[in-house]
Amino acid sequence: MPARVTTLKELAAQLGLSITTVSRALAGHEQIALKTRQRVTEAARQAGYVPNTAARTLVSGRSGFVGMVLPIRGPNLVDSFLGEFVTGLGEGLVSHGSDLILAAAAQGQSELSVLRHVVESGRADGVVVTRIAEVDERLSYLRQRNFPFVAHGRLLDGDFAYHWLDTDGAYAFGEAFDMLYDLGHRHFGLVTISEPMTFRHLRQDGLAAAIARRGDPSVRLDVATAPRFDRGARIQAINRLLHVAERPTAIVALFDELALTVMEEAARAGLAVPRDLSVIGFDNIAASAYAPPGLTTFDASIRQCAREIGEMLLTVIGDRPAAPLTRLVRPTLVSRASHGPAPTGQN
Amino acid sequence: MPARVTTLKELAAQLGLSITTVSRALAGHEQIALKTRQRVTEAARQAGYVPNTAARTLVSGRSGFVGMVLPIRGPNLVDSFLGEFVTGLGEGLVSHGSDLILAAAAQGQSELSVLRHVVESGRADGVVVTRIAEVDERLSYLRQRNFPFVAHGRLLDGDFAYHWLDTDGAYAFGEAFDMLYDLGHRHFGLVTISEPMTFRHLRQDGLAAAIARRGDPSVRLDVATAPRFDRGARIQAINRLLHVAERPTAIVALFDELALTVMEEAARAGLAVPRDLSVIGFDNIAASAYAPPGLTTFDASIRQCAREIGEMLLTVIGDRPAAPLTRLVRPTLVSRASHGPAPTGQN
DNA sequence: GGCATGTTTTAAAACGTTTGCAATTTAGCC
DNA sequence: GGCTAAATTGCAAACGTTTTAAAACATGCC
Repeated sequence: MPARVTTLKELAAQLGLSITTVSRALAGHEQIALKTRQRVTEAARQAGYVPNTAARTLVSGRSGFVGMVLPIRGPNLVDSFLGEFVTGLGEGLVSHGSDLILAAAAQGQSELSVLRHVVESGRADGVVVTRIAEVDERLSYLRQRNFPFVAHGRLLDGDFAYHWLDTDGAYAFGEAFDMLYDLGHRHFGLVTISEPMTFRHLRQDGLAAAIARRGDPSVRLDVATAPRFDRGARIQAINRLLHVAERPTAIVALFDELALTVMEEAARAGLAVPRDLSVIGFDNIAASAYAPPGLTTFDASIRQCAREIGEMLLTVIGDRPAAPLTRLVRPTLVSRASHGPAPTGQN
Repeated sequence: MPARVTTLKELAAQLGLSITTVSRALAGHEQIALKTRQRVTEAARQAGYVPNTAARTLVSGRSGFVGMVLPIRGPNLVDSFLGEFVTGLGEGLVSHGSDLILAAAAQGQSELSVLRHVVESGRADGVVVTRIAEVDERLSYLRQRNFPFVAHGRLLDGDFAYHWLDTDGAYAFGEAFDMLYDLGHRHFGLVTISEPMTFRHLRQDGLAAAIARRGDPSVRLDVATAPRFDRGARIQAINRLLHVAERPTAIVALFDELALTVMEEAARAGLAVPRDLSVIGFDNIAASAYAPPGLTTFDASIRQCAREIGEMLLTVIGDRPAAPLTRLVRPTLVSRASHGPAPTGQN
């Protein structure tokens, strides 16, 4: 069995002091004589004393943990920036000495029930919720419990206030449109998903708004919708966009995975990117840099965002701010080689 | 503040029973009358009772958590399969109701000190250690503490027994050699790293062993070593391999990131892959499928391995097996288009 | 030396759970 | 009905910490 860990009682006995005094001395309370504090601190250092988390949590009601439910998708599919996200979150939490709890859902178990368990077992002082759905029962639950959380993403209707950080997808898609419009494109395609996630609306609305702002009636937008995780259906939807008499000259994809598929299908159809077709994605996943000719996309700096989310959550846990903390982060354009001037002539 | 959570005391009061009885009933002890057990279970369900983790940990000495120190690298660099790894780990743990704790190291804090803290604060019942270094103080520490852990990777010298799971890099690199040899290659390059990680030796030794097995004195191997995270130095090292009078016809890279750089540099040097140069990597990161012409590599099925590591660790925590649990996983070849017959003629 | 005042230390309760042991209730039997 | 044995339930301690309230000690002053 593991070597015994030093406890406050042992330390106190060794020093000939009471547990109370040792506890206070380590906490740096002024009321303990300076000499005693130093003596205790030194002894604790030497004994390698580390306070027991469970005991501390029990009495203080604070665990020092932040929870998150692991997004488990298909058997072979993993959220492409989960690694970046947890890294950033960890970085954001460590400054205040908090750690991250990752809870997975068992087969057939709902993400909500895992969340409930994390919250109600007192494992965490707050949670992070990602990938916000149009109707998101996790948020309703957390609100009803009045439990501290920060969402990565937003609900569409502002029917209740909460703390969130989101990437400004609307802005990015507007930018994409403006850039492509200025390059002469008038016929656009949008590849989106059928899953009820809020970000698809935010991005699509951003695109629509940019089109409206321009006020050019000759602009046309075709939308293809595919289920998110069905590669076959995705390819079909994309080809429905590509193989029509009047094909868009520029396709904006909801995120990079879709954009990469668009480029693959374009290549298969004998279309050269960007000569015949411009493609723009969103997320800047690692593969986008390598997929020829290099996907133009938007970087959402997930790691940095996750770090901020961690810091926000610690503020929420500590201060319980009345007004919602919100933060909209502008993604930055990563201009590679998949976009260019609209083709002229016979198209 | 958060809505109050139901406690055992409340439940007991509500049922007119003692805390002891309620606790036992929920634990399913036979000594409690069946009727009582059912009554208690139903009441608990209705009240949404979830036992407090801290209290349970305190008395039982088991936290139900497994710890891991977040590998934080450069400011922009994240372990490329961290997401897969934690997902797999979560899947492996959830079957026994354990969760994962991810602890980050603060700026300038050593990974070892974070590990110590995780262990000594009683946060976790066991830990996972990844990326084993040639001299790894984390393993020495854990052994000395006799704390349950499973390593992803191996030490080179078997000076002490411990539980590990490793990908059989030696096997993969032997396979790569055999395949390339059979395609006519005789002059090989190996791109490796200068960081003292054990896996570089295991893989390189696997390659050397395969060469020795073949017993062909005409086989030649050039080795280029680069620091892992310095892109400039990496490129230089690779070019030292490419720009010599007698250039290797096949390059094996320690892992995909290096292989992708090799392909980029080859392209820049006007070499066609695989016509002029065959390249083989290891890891099968996402970008490898997209980088033209498609990198031939080995898939280590990280997620599955991590799941097994999670299961192993739970066994270790529960049973404290005397004999070390070890598992060597064969990576599978992912044959894409970056390797081919050795060029003939003027080379 | 006694008293007020300020400084330093400690006893004890509390957090929510599990568990060894004892107490109570019930059932079985003569 | 009383006794024993079995079944069922409860008391109280323990886990390691923080914190309230109070005790002990030192100091300064008359």
